[in-house]
Amino acid sequence: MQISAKCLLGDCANELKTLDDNSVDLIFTSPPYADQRKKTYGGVHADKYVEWFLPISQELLRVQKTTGTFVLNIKERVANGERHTYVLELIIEMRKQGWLWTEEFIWHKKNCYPGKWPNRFRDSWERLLQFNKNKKFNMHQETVMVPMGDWAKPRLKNLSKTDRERDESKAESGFGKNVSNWSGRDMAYPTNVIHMATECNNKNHSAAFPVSLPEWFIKLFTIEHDVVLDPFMGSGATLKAAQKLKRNSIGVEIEQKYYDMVTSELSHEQGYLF
Amino acid sequence: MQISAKCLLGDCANELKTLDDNSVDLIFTSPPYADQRKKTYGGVHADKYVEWFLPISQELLRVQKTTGTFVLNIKERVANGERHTYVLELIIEMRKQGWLWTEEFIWHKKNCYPGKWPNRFRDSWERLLQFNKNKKFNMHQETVMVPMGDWAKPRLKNLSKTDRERDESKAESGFGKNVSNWSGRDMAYPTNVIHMATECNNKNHSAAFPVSLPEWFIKLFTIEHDVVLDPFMGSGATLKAAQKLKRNSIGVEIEQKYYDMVTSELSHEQGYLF
DNA sequence: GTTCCGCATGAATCGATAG
DNA sequence: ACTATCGATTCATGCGGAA
Repeated sequence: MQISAKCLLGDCANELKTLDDNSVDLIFTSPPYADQRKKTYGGVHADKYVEWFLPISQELLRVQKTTGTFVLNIKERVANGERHTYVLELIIEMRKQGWLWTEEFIWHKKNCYPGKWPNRFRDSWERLLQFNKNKKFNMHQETVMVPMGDWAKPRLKNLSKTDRERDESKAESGFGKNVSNWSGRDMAYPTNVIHMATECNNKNHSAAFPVSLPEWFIKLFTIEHDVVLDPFMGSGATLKAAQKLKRNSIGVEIEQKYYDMVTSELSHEQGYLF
Repeated sequence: MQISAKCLLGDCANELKTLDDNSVDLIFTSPPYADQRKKTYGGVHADKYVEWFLPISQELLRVQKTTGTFVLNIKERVANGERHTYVLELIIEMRKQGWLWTEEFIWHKKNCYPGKWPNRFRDSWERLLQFNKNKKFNMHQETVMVPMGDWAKPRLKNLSKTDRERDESKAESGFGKNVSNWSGRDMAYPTNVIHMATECNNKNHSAAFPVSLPEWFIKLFTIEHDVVLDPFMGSGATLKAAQKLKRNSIGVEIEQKYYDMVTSELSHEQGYLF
């Protein structure tokens, strides 16, 4: 069966309305952070952030299946020497919409932004908020198991590319072939802290997060041919991960530049573009 | 000069009233977790947690110096399949009291509790919420510096000419670098993610956190002879860390058992007990 | 091929200065 | 007084070219 990757150009507050009720298995997105990225996106003021996001999360609630999951990558900025509270308020307001706040994962960024300030250290983590519509949802924990030694190692070094490939093949072979050989000794379930470096080397298209981040959640919360949605597509990391893992995907992007870039990149791949 | 360690037996909501205004440099504590079940040890119902804590944080605001810091170690429980929102609400309410929410550190517990659930992974992190009374507060960043990563050695061995002068970033991030500033340096400032294992060598008592955790914050936010307060003393990790680092300390504990244990342990040390 | 090494880059934040 | 702009600060990564 063919896998499709559909890109929509426009404001997701409008574009999401064209999607059917209960049609999406996983929403993975990283909305523009308040007042950050002003040059690329509109830049939403921190004090207006919740107000701006709630109509969007309302639509997301509608399009997501009851067995589905919504993973929101977000981090509050500092304003007047304090962490702003809009993310906390957003969680509270989304629960009033009907979302269940199932879990908060931590993305630990080992290569975080440098800098020195008199009153704080560098910020090396972001929130990955997991929301669901129902206490029962699809979760495939075996797909993201990690080699035992990996998390047991005292040194939490990010794996190089070759290391990562080795680990992935190890994991895949473990479940493709003879599960009894592994018997839970060499592999362990991960925790809710995810260690990943940001990819900051790409000149044309710098993504907010590495492809391996959506990949992890797509493996965890969907199976092949499921539908993955990213309402703030950006450079398309979520769609690329979905396509690689044979999931159907939908992305919404407001900037023509990013839309063109992602559609041309994906068209070189196997998928259909609409 | 002698260092004192003072223990108070009783409910901190009352005992804190005996302390002077603006007398404490650092408050480090881990209050009892909320519990769904009634009448277990110190159990406070999750839905009543904020209401229960606010009078205490009000007193803490009074006793803390304006240059001081309050570090609150806390993590919300899971209730009905969801993360409860009392910690989020607590932050919002404490700001209304006058606290500034300066930062949220993550304590990554490397050897977290084992276990497996159908809908979530092991919880391996806790919040360390930093509150202040003022935008200006004491912070001694040099005391907690960490070794630079392995990348530094090859990287800084020979510097190119762009390394020797300020090199403006192209991406309009406003970030320029002068790599030569780093040469001859083997220590870097840490981030806001703290990796520490929990102590599992509990003899009589299981501590909520390892001694090295308060130690880190005591070094960071106080100097010798400053005053450290833990209103939920428990097994006394904060006081032990303070004494080791030659800070005066005050602990409040409601349970006779813990009070006796800590006072007898500390009496073997250098400090005076009142 | 393999290892080594140079180098651009990134959801940042503060204090001072200017409008 | 309040907001906008600007300069200063400083890690870790993966790519690509060199050894």
